[in-house]
Order: sequence, then structure tokens, then C-alpha cells
Amino acid sequence: MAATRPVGPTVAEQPAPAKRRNENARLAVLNAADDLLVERGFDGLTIEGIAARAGVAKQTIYRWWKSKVDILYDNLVLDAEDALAWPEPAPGASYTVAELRGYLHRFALFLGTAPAGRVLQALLGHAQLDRRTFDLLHTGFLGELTARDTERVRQCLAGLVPGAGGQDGAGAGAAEASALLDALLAPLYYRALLARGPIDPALVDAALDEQLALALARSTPGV
Amino acid sequence: MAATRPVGPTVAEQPAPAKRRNENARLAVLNAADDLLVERGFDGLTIEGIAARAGVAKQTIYRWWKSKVDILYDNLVLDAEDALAWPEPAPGASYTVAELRGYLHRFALFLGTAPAGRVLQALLGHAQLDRRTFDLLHTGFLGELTARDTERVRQCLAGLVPGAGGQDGAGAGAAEASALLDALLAPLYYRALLARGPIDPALVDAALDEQLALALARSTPGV
Amino acid sequence: MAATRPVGPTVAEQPAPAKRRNENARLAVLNAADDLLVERGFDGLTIEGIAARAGVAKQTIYRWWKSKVDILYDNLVLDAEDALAWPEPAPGASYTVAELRGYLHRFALFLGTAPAGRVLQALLGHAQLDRRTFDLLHTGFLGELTARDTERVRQCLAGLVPGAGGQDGAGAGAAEASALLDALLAPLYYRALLARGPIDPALVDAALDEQLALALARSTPGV
Amino acid sequence: MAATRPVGPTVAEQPAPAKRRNENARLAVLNAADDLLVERGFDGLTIEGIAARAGVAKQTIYRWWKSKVDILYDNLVLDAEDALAWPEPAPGASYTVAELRGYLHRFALFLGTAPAGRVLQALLGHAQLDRRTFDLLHTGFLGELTARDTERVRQCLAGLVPGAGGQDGAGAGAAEASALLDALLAPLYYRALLARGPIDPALVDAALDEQLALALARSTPGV
DNA sequence: GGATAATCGAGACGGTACGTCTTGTCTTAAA
DNA sequence: TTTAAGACAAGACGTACCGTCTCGATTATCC
Repeated sequence: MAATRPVGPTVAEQPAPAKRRNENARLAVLNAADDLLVERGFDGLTIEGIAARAGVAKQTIYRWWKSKVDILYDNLVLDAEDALAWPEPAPGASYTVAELRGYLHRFALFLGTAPAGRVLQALLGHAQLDRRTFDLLHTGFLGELTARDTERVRQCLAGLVPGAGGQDGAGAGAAEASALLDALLAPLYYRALLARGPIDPALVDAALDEQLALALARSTPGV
Repeated sequence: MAATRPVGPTVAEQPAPAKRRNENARLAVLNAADDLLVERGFDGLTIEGIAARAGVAKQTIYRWWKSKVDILYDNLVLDAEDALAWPEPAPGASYTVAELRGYLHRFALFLGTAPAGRVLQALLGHAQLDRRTFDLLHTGFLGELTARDTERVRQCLAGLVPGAGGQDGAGAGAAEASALLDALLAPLYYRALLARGPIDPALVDAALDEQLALALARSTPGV
Repeated sequence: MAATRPVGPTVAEQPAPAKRRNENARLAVLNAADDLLVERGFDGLTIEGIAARAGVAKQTIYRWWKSKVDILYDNLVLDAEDALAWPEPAPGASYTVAELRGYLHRFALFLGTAPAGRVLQALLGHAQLDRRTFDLLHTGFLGELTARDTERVRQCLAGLVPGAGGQDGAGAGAAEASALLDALLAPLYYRALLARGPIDPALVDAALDEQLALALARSTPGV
Repeated sequence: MAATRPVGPTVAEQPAPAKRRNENARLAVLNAADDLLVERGFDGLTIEGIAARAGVAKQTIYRWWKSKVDILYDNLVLDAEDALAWPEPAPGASYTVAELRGYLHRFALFLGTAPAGRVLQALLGHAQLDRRTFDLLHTGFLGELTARDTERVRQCLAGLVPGAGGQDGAGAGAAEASALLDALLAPLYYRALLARGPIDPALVDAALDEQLALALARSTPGV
């Protein structure tokens, strides 16, 4: 999975010292963890197992990661970077509903299909059981993702209802955008985590259309 | 749900006549597991710890439960029996939107606040990590809960839009009810699992009003 | 093994109370213990195993025996009663060297061959590891056996060297007899316990001839 | 015996280069086992107990020993190395009866007194109950001891009766020596295992004198 | 272009918990 | 009252991983 990505720094990357780190070992560990998660599940994923599969000493793993959760997190960041990117809008233009729709479809695909979403599912699951994992996920990956996407949804909304939002400033628009994003994502997470199946693209479209209609209705109170 | 069963354990049901089980030991185990889950979290919850806290031999636990998941599951069933009951409707009457609203509020409370919902959160989390747990939860607790609630939501809908549903038979009404229930629960689960906070009652009302409006709009296409 | 012996009271038999004791259960336990000792060895012999094999409840065993050692002990007493008997001497006559020789051969056979001697070997082995077993064996079975045989050896000696022993009284003769018995048995136990093979009958004869020669030499100091 | 081996464990010899074994842990385990054997007896001696007493992890014990028997065996070898050594004979000279006598006294002391001989007694006892222990003892410790001592006894005999043995070659002398050694040891083992008391030094001398007289008588048939 | 220092593989180590087994006590229901 | 059946508290079994620790054997800079 991550074997094709060369090197780029990730979110959890150790800041400064990391002197002569062995890149082969790093990739071998990430791949081994990914493979073993699929093969044996989260509980069957052990540091010893990863070390053995990667042909690496346990100490090497403990030198660079604090736990198996951190290894999976690095994998998640790596995978999501490509899978959850938005296309660059035309210069000077802002994000559109069409782009939002495309992103939601990609998100649903990412969340609902192994092995890509398997890591996120596992981390979300473990976040229910472990405070540290929850914090890592929400101050890191999910936090950044949400911040980025909320802003882009805000742009979509602004493009859709030119007058709205401007009155109360960007802050008000952000709250609206945040609520809208939540409303759009809730059914997807619900589907992925509670029903555990691939997510029907129609569900994405239905949710988006529905929420946009509601948003429009709210923004034109007179009607 | 398990409301019809009298008292015994839900998992590991004895096929044979269930010889002389010690009720004190059973309750001590369930309580110890509950306490330890809150104190030490799911990973810190061990069979040895439960046995020690409950003053019970490990073998006694293994005799009646297959794993700590099964112990928590029994706790869940026990707790939910009271917390997630619907009030009995008037004789001859069916469930109403007001009762549905009340139930949703109780559900949100159950899901969002420790210690009651802590067990469900943990099991939902672990279900992401372990196939057996997922199956147990969905063929058991969640399956029964969903079946029961779907039917009651169907009755609410039927009462709300007298003509609708009747045309296509009860089957079509059930599908509609199922979708509505999903739409009502998704934001609650999203809130509880993703944001991990207590659920604002206003969220429940907003979701219900919104979905009812949409349902009404769908059922009167001419308008 | 003990199945053919009907009922007779043994040494370790509970003295008085034993009211409505089930004789079938008693024999089944003794036989099961014997069989399992041969099949699985002393460490593999468990109360649970005996109970299962005998079709008897554990409690029934604990009611009548204190441990598996006591069960084996009862078996030993039962078996030895026949195998280690001396033929009755002619009325008025005392035991002779020929009878002693015969007894030693029988003893060697008993000690050296399974399954008869297997129990005694096991108890002797366990007596090295457990004080209670040692005491049981020496105040009980071995003590009585030694007392009986010492007296008979004394009679043999008295018949062999008419004058000797009489001078110092029976006590001196008993000490001599005891030493002689030890000297005769030592090589047999050594062979059985240290080399663990069947005992060559020639070894018995050699030891007896040798010791008798020495005894004679000692009793006729002038020569 | 094991006198030629330098230091390491005797059982569980590492075929590979025996990686960095912790000598402190090894000694702590051996000592703890020794202490606990005396304190609690063989049955009360557990791997968990040894680990706790030695301040060592169970896994460390299982890494280097297969069972508590193997630990005791290592202790036996260690203790016997000093206690059962023969003094080096003068260069060019062979072992003498005086040296044999001294050795037998030391052997009797070793076998009859705790804690040194306690281990051997326990292993001899357990060898009656467990085939593996019997084999370990006889192909290992006892086998080497017997081979060594038989040869030395042969030298004693050869020195005593210059002509004898030479006629029939060393083989015949070895058989004689072996029988003599058995005859000397049998009463000691009998005393130690059957009567379980310290061995009277006079018993050693009596047995040696008696057996030497018999051996001399046999080697000079004319007299 | 060696010296030096961090990283690497390997794996021993003190621990904790696992799930199983047996102990000896107890309770129940049938005879 | 004894029996078969078996639940119970206790605790040892042997195994699996945990996270820390020492080893030499590579590297890869830096002097």
C-alpha cells in the first residue's frame, strides 16, 4: 500500500533530531503493520508480529513509534493524503458544490472499502476504547481534515447563496458550514461503522441534495 | 430486545438444564466488569482483574462467558432493558410521534452518558476491531433493537400520514420506517462516537423535525 | 488387579464408622487408580481422572480416602497380602532357610515386575518426596512387613545355628536377624529402584548364600 | 561426571552459540530451587515459586530449563562436582583401597545429609514416578558417576590382587569392579532411601571390608 | 580516512495476562 | 445417608507479548 510513496514528511513525523533513520526499515514496518491488520485484525496486530514480518528489531520500532496505534496513524496519514485530496479549483475561484460532491464520493469510498478505510475504521474503533487514540485522531488527522473541509464547504455555500453569510461575517458561515459538514458525514460514518458495508454512492447524493435543500430553505426565510 | 427473557445470561446460553448457577457470582462478575471498564478502560479490563474484583475464580468466569466482550454484552442487555423501554401505548392505540420523540431523547441520554452508555460505546468500538463482536452486537442487541424500533416508527408514520403506506402495504412502510430510523440515529451515533460528548437534546429534536418534514413532503408529492 | 479379591478389610481400612459404604464404588476406585497409574504414571494420576474412570463422584473418593497416595496404599496392601505370604510351616516347626529363600524370590518378583510392584515402586518414590507418604509406608506396610519377616528370619537363623542367639536371648537374635534381612533386601531394592529392571533370581540366591556364609562365620568365631 | 565441563547448564545445552545468558538469573534460579525444595518439599516446589523467590520472570526459567526436574538436576551436578571428587592419585600410581574408602565415606555423607543429598534423594524418588527423570539421571549423572567409579574400583582391585584381572583382560576386571561397586553402594542407597536417615560411617567400612574379603576369597580359589 | 557515535538485527530480561487444569469443599437431587 | 454430578475459590501450568535492556555489527557523518 504505502510502498509507492517515497518519503514525504507526515504529520506524526519526529520533528528535528531523527538523524540517520533507515528508510527501508520505516517502510517495512508501515507495510507489515498494514498487512497484519488486514490478516489478523487489530487485536492480532502486535509489535512482535510487525517486527518479525518486517524483518526488523523490536527496538527499532520502539525507537520511532510509541505504539501500534502510532504506526497505523502514520499509515492513515499516508493513505489519506492522496485519497482525500480535493482538486485544485481554478485560480481565483472557490470550491463548488460539484467539487464537494466529488469529494464526498471519494470520502465514502475511502471510508467504506478495505484496505484503505480499514485503518481508519480500526483507529476510530480503538478511539472508543482508548483516550490517547481518540485525542491523537481528533487533534491530528480528523481535526485537520475537518478544519480544511469546513472551510471549503463554507466556500461552496457562499457560492451558492451569495448574500448569505456575508452579513454575519465568515464566523457565522463557518458554523453553518460545520453543521452542514456534520450532517453530510454522519450518515456515511453511520453506514461505515454501524452497518460495516461499502457505502452506496446514492446515499451520498441523497444526503447532499437533502441538506442543500434545507440549507437553501433556511437561507431564504421568506419563502 | 431481550425484554421478553426473564433473567439468565444472554450469551453462552446453556443448552442443557443450566445446573445450579450461583447467582451471587454472576452479579459480582457483571458489576466488577462494569466498574473496571469505567476505572481502567477496555484494554485495562482483564478477566483476572474482574475475577479478583468480584472475588470469584477465573474458572467461574470462563465457565459462563467466553470473553470479556460477552460479559459486557450481558451488562449492556441488562442496562438497556430499562433505559431503552418505550412506554406502553394506550390499548388499541399505536405509538405516536410524541412517544418516538421521548424514546429518542432517552436513547441519546443512554448513548451519551457514562456509565450506562459507556458499555455500548466500548462494544461499538471493539466491534470495529473484531468480527465476532460485530456479529454478536448486530445479530443480537442491535438487531433486536432495530427490529423493534423500526416497527414502532412505522406505526408513528402510519398515524401521521393515514393514507400513505397503506397503499403499498406494510412492507413499503417498513422500508420507509427503517430509513427514517437510520436518519434519526445517524447524527446521534455520530455525535457520541466521533465527537464523544453528551448529546444535546436540541439535536434530537432538530433531527426529528427535519426528518418528519422531509417524510411528509415525500408523502404528499403534489405540493 | 484387585478385582478378584472380594472384600476383606485392609490395613488402611476405616475402623468403625463406615456405615453404608458402597462396595462397588470402592473397588471401582481402587481398580481405576491401578489402571491409571500404569497408563499415565504417578503424576498423571489425578483424583479427577480416577473419579471419571471409576464412574464415581470426586466427593465419594474424598469421603473415603485422603489422597491418591492412600488409594494406592490400599491397593498395595491388597496385592501384597497374597503375593508376599509365607507358606505355613509344619505345626511346631519354625521357618527354614528354604522357606526364606522362596520368600525372597517371591519378594524379588513382586518388587521387580509390573503391575504388582509398580504401586510399591511409586509409593517408595513418592515417599522420598513427601514426609506423610514416608510415614504411612514405614509405620504401616513396611513396618509390619519388616517386623513379621525379621521374626521369621530369626527363626531361620536359630534353626541354622542352634546355640547362637540363645546365649544373648531373643533380643540379640532379633538384631542379627534384622541386619541379615537388611543385607538381603538391600541389593533387591537397589536393583529395583536404581536399575529399574526385573530382578535376576540368581541375585537373590547369591545374596542369600553370601550372607548366610558370613553369618555362619560370625557365629563360629573360632574358625 | 561433569568435572570436565567448565560452567554452563548441563540440561538444555544450547546448540547455537548460547547468546548472552544472564549468569545472575541462572544462579538465582538454582539457589531459589534449592531453598524451596528444602522449605516446601518437591511437590511444593513450583516454577512460579522459584521465579518469585529468584526475582526472575517465569519465561526466563522456561527459556533455559524444561522443568523443575532439570533445575534440580543442574543443582545436583553443581553440588556433586566438589562433594564427590576423588583426590588425584600420585603420578603414575592408580587409585587405592584407602582412596576408595574415603570416597565411599564422602558419598555416604553426600547421600545421607541435607541439603546436599536432599536433591539427589528427590530426583531418585521422582525417577520412580517419571520415566524422563529416570532416563535423565541414568544416562547423565548416575551413568557418568558409575562409569568413572567402576574404572577406579577396577584399579583398586588390580592393585590389591596383582595377578587377577590381568589374565582375563580389563573387561573381566570391569565386570568384577562393577559388581563390587554395586555391592558397596546398595546398602548405602538402601539406608538413605528406605530408612531415610544419615548413614553410619561404620556401615561403609563394614560393607567395604566384607566385600573385599569376598573378592579376595574369589580371586584365590585354592584357599 | 579513520574515529566516533547513532542505528540496526537479535534476543534475553522482569512482568502481566492469557486460557486450561486440578485441587479440595460445597450444594443439589435422586435413590 | 450415600451417591453422581458438578459449581465453586484457589492457584500453578506453560505461552504470548509487553516495553526495556544489552549486545556486537553496520553505517554515516565529522574531524
